Amino acid sequence: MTVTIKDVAKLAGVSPSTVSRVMSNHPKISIKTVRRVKKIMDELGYHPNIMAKSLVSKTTNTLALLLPKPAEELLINLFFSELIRGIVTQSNQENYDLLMTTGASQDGELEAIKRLIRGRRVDGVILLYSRKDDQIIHYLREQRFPFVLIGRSADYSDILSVDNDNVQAAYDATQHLIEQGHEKIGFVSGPHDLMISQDRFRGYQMAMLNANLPMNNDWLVEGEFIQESGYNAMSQFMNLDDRPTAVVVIDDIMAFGVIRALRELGYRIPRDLGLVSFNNVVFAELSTPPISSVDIGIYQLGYTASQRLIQAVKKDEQSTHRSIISHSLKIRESSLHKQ
Amino acid sequence: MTVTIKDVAKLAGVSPSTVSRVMSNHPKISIKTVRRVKKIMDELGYHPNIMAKSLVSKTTNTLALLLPKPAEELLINLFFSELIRGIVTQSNQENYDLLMTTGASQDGELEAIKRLIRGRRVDGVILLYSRKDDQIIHYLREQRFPFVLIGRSADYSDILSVDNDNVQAAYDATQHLIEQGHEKIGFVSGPHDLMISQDRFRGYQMAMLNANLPMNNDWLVEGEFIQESGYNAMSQFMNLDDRPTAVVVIDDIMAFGVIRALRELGYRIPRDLGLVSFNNVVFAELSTPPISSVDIGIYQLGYTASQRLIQAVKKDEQSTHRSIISHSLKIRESSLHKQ
DNA sequence: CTGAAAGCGCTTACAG
DNA sequence: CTGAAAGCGCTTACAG
Repeated sequence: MTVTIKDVAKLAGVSPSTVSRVMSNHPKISIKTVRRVKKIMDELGYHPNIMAKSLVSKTTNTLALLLPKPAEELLINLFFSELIRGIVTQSNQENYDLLMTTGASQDGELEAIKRLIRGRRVDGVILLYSRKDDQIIHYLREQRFPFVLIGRSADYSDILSVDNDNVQAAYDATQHLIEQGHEKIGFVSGPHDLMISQDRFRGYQMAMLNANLPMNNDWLVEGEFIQESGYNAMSQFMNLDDRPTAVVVIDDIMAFGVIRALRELGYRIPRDLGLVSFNNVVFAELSTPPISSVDIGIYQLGYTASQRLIQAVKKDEQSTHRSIISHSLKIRESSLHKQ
Repeated sequence: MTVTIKDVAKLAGVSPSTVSRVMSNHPKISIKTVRRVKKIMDELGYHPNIMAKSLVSKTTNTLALLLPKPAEELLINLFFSELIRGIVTQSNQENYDLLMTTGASQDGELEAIKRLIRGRRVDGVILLYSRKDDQIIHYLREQRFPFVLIGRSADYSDILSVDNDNVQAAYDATQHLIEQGHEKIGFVSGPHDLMISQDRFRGYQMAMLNANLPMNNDWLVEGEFIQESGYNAMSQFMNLDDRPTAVVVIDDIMAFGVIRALRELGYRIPRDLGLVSFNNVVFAELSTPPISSVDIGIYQLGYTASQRLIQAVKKDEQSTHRSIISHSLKIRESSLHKQ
C-alpha cells in the first residue's frame, strides 16, 4: 500500500540508489533523471520512511525535551510555556521535531533518557534545569551525547548551556528594594537543590551584605514553583513578631500566591509588603498591583538553547559553549516606595 | 560500540530471535533462558533500537501534537499549557511519547502531517481545533489514520473527538449576565472559521433571542486568542454611542486584554461593563477584579483526548466516539450586578 | 552519472 | 521451546 523507494525507482526506470541520491541532492546525478524521479515522487505522493532512514543514517532530526518529574505542576507555570515556545519555534525552523518525555519518578527520568538515547530515538537532549549531582548530566556527559542545559550545572562548567546571570539578577532585584528604603527583606526560594534557587539566593545575600542589612532565617522560605508555596510562605512571614517589610520571590507564579495570601489576610502591596519577583511572565504586568519582576528573556533562553544544541548535533560534538541571556528589572507598583 | 540484539544473543548463547522473544514476553520461552537473557541485557545495558523496532513493527509509540500555525502565539495562552499538560501526563502513563510539530504556513501544517504519517513516524495525531473545511481532517480521514480532535468538526460528526458543549456553555454565560440585569450584551469572538467561535456565538445568540434582547452588529468583534485582540475590541466598544453594558469574551486571555484596556480608558469592571469569559485559566481567579469564567475542564480535555486516541491506535481502528467534557460557570466579581 | 550488494537492528512466520 | 531466514525501507561504499 505504502509507496516505497522501490516503487519510485521502478516507475522512473532507475535503481533505488539513484532515487535515494536524488532525495539527498547528490551532486552528480544528471538533471534529467533528477527531474524524472522528482516528478514520479510527486505523482506517487512518495514520502521517505523516516524510521528506515534513521536506522541507517543514525540521525533522527528530533530533539528530546525532558520534562522533570512533576511535569504536572511544571506546565502550570507560564515560564515553561514560554520556554517551550522558544524551543519549538527555533527547532521547527531548522526542521527538527521536538519529543517530550517525562519520567514517572526521579530515576524514571534517567531511564526515559536512556531509552531514547540508546534506542537512538533522538539526536540531542534539552534539559530544563539541573540539580546538584545531577544523574542525567553525568550520564549524558559520559555517553558524550549532545545536550544543552537551560540553567547552570553545579558539577561541570564545561557543558553547553544557556542561562541568565542569576546572581546578578537577584542582586539587582534586592538592591532595588533596598533603594526603596527597605531594610528587612525576606526571600522566598524554590527547591533548594536547584541551581537557580542557589544562584538567586546568593545574589540576594550579596546585596544584603553589601548594604550591611541583617538577614534572618525566619525571613527565608523554600517552596515549589507553584502558587501554593507562595501562599504558604506568607502565613509564615506575616505571623512573625519581627517580620520583613519586603520580599524577593524567586518566581512569578509564587508571587501570585503571595499576593493572594496577603489579600486574604487583609494586607496590601506595596504598603504592607514590597515585592519583586522573577521571570516577568505576561501576567506580572496584569496583576493588581502590577508586579515588579526581572525579565530574564525566557523565549530567548529556549530559542538559543535549541539553536546551540542543533549546531552541536550537526557538528557531532559536545560543545562547551555557555550563553548568557541578559536580564532587566521591570519596576512596577508592587515594589514602589511605601511612603 | 552500541550493543545490539546480536551481542546479547551471543553472550547468552541463544539466537537473536530468542532475545527478541524475551523482550516481547513471548509465552513459550523457558523461564531459564528468560532469566539468562535478561541478566545479560542488564549487564550490557542493552536498549533496543527503537527505529529498527518501528521499521518492522510499523508502530512507534509516539503521538503527534500538531501546533497550528501561529504556534508562537498559541503557547502564550495558558489554555494550551493546560491542555498539553493533560496530554503529556496521560500519554506518558501509557508509555507513549509526544512529538510536537508546527507547519510554517497554513498548508505547511498539512505537509508536516503528511511527512509524519507517510514517514511512519507516529501512530496517531492530536488536533487542537478545527476550521471548517479542514484539510488536515480530510486527509486524516481519507488515510484512515487514527486521530483525535479536541473540538468539533464542521464537516464530519463521525470522528473521534473530545469537546465541550460550547453552545450550552455560552448560553449559560450569557444567561448569567442577563440575570444580572444586563440587556445590552456584546460578544468578543475568536477567529471566525474556528468551530469554537461559532459554537459559542450560537449559544450567546440563543440566550439573547430567548430573552428577547436586541443584538447589534456593533457589539460584535472578532479577534485572535491573544490579549491585544481583547484590548482592541474595547476601543471599538467604548467609542460607540450606544454601547453594551456587559460583554461575553470567548477566551480568558482576551478578557485580560479587555480589562487592561478598560483600566487605561478609566472604566471600571463590573461597574461600567460586566464581563464573563471562558476557560477559567488559573489567572482568571487572581485577576482584579476576579473574572467570571466558564470552567471547561481543560486538563480533562487533554487527558481524555490522549486516552481515546491511544485506545483507537491500539485497536487500530478509527473510532468515532465523541466525548463531552462538562463545564461549569465560575461566578466572580467581574460579572456581578452593578447595583 | 548510475547500479548491485551489503547492511542498519530489529521481528516473525516457518520449521523442527 | 528455539533457530535460520527473510524482510522492514532506506543509504553508501564499491565498481564501472
